[in-house]
Amino acid sequence: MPDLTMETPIRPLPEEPTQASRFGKARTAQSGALLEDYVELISDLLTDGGEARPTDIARRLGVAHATAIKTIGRLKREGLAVAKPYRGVFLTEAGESLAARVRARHRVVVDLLLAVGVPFEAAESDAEGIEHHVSDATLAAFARYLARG
Amino acid sequence: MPDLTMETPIRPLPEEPTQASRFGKARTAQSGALLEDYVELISDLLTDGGEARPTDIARRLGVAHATAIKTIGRLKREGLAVAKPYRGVFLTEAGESLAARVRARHRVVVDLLLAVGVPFEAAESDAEGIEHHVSDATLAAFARYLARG
DNA sequence: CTCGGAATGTAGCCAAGGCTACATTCTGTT
DNA sequence: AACAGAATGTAGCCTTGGCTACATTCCGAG
Ligand SMILES: [Mn+2]
Ligand SMILES: [Mn+2]
Ligand SMILES: [Mn+2]
Ligand SMILES: [Mn+2]
Repeated sequence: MPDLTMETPIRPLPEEPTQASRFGKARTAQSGALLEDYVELISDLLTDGGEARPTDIARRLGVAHATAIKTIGRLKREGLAVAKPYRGVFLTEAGESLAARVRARHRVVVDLLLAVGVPFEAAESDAEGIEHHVSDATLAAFARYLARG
Repeated sequence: MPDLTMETPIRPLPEEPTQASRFGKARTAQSGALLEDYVELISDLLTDGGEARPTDIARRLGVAHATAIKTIGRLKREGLAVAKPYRGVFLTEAGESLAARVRARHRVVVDLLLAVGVPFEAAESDAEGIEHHVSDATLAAFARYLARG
C-alpha cells in the first residue's frame, strides 16, 4: 500500500479560465447524471422483463417511489420517455438512443477499472458515479487501452 | 475509433439491493463533491499566495461570488473552514486534512488517466468530476497500477 | 363480483446550489 | 482626508432531487 502523501512535485495552479472551465464541465456533466441513470435502468428493465414500472425503478435506485415518479415526469418533459397513468414507462427514440450510449459507456468504464486491477464490486459501484464524468476523448482512450489488452 | 455498440455479451441485471446500494453510494459521493473541491482549492490558494479570498475562489470555480460566499458559510458550519468578515478564508485542521486527501486523490486520478492514454486536458477536466467517485479500494488499485508502471 | 392490499399519483416540505440585485465595507489614489 | 471602485456580504428567487403523508386507482383472491 503505497504512501500517497509523499513526494509531491510542485504542480502549478492552472490558469483561472482553464480551471473555471474544468469545474464548469464537471457541473454540467453532473446535471445530466440522474437522467442518464434513469434511461439506462428503464431500458434494462424493458429488455429484461418487458415493462418498467415506477415502483421497480424506485426500488432499484434506492429512492422513494414518489421521487421516481417525479423524475419520470422530467424524462417526459425532456422528450426521453412516455408514460400513461398506471401503464408503465417507455422510452422514446431519443431515450433509447441515450440509453444505448450510456450503457456502452458504463460497460467500458467498468471494464477499464477491472483491467487496471480494481476489485469487481468497487468497479461496479464507483463506475455508477464515474461514468457520468467520462468525456468522449476519455472514453475513446479507455476503449483503445482495452483493445490493446 | 472502435465501435462501442458491438458485441454486447449479456450482463444480467444486478440484484435489486445490490443495485440500490451502488446508486446510493454514487449519490452519497456526489453530495460531498462540492465541499471537497472548495477545500482543495482554498488550500491551493493559501499555499500559492497566502490568502484565499471569496472573489478568487468564485472566479476559479466559475460561479458568482454570492454562490461562493454561501458555500463558504457551509464550510464553516461543517467545521472545515474559518473566516471573519472581509478577512479571507482559512482551513481548520479538519479542512486541511480533507484537502490533503483530496489533493492526493486528484493527482492519482489524473496520473492514472494519463497512464492509460487519456490526453492531458481531458484527463484534468474529467478528473475534476471522477475524483469524487473513486473509493479507497479503487484509489489503492490506481496507485498500485501506477507503481508497477 | 367484491373488496383489500399493492401500486400509482399528488401535495407539500426541505436543503443544496445556482443566480441577480442591492447594501455595506475596504482600500489605493489622488 | 476623501472618495471611487473593488470586494464582500445579504436578500430573495429558482430548480433539482430527496422525503413523508395522503388520495386514488388497479387487480387478483376469494
Ligand atoms: Mn450512474
Ligand atoms: Mn450506469
Ligand atoms: Mn472535483
Ligand atoms: Mn480536484
